[in-house]
Amino acid sequence: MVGRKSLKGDYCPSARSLDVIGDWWSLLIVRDAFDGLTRFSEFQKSLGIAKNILTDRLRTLVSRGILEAVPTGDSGSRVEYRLTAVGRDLFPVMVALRQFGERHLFGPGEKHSVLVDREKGLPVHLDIHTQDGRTIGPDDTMLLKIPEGE
Amino acid sequence: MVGRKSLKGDYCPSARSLDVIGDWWSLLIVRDAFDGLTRFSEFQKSLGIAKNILTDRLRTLVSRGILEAVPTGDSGSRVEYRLTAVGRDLFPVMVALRQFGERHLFGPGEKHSVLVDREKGLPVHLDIHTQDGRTIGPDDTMLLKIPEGE
DNA sequence: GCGAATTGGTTTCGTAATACAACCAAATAT
DNA sequence: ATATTTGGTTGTATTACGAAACCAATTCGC
Repeated sequence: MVGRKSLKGDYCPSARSLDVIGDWWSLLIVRDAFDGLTRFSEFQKSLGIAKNILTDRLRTLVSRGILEAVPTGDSGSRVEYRLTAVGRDLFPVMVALRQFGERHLFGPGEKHSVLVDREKGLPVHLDIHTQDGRTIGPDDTMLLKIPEGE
Repeated sequence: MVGRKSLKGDYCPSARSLDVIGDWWSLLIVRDAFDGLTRFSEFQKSLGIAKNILTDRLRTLVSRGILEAVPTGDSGSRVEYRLTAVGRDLFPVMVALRQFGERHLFGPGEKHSVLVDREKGLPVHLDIHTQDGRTIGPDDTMLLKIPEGE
């Protein structure tokens, strides 16, 4: 292996995103971060991830600007891992994954957690629409590629 | 290694989704499928993926119900890989990834492809909102967990 | 203040996942 | 009929990952 292929130079924004958060653990860590976890041990306990791998992923996510390592108050030597503004912009990705899972990956009677509006307690919705408000699906869209020679 | 951890039993829908499409190549294949690619060689050329890995991923995606292998007309022995209805439900995930990439992973002057409304040619939007139409962000939501003992 | 436990890792080692290249049979093109 | 493309399979090498042991610094219990 010459190393996992990098998509940094791809013209497709989805590909670049996958380059940043497309590995097995990163998005799960981000999910837990959205869920309020901040400490090394919390992530480790929640995910059951090997500690060396967690160390690596946290560092990578920090270096990519998704998380930041904030020195924690008591003595300053321990850190809390918090989502940056950039990291919080992954929210739609998390919601989209959740929505897909809810629809297709649970049995009829099977329970799952639900993301709700904090104010009213009602489930949150996601949709894709045009600028004039029409909700659209994959068949209603097309990809405008960047001309090759540029 | 005892094998990569499975999230099938996780109560969190996002985790289950990652279990299905969370590996390095699967979502890229799905992206290409949304982009209209159907043949083994097309995926292979587009992604630069090793052929044995592609074989494995296509099979897995078919077994998971994301793609279907449709015998192609000419002789029936070759197949085309097409998104199923379930696979097409990954559209919001792709759009969310795209949106994140566009915002954070491109330099100021750097060009990227754009997903547009086929009818009007205008960029599509994604947002997350409550049932009564208010657009909300991560801080406005909470996770309703399933009670442990059930 | 002292010992014990917790936190946040690092190191070592074995295994699984992945890449790369060579090969191949069937289908298709010329 | 021959050449090329398609859609793989089968090695082999390398890398990523998981498990467990270990460790220094902090925090907790008393």
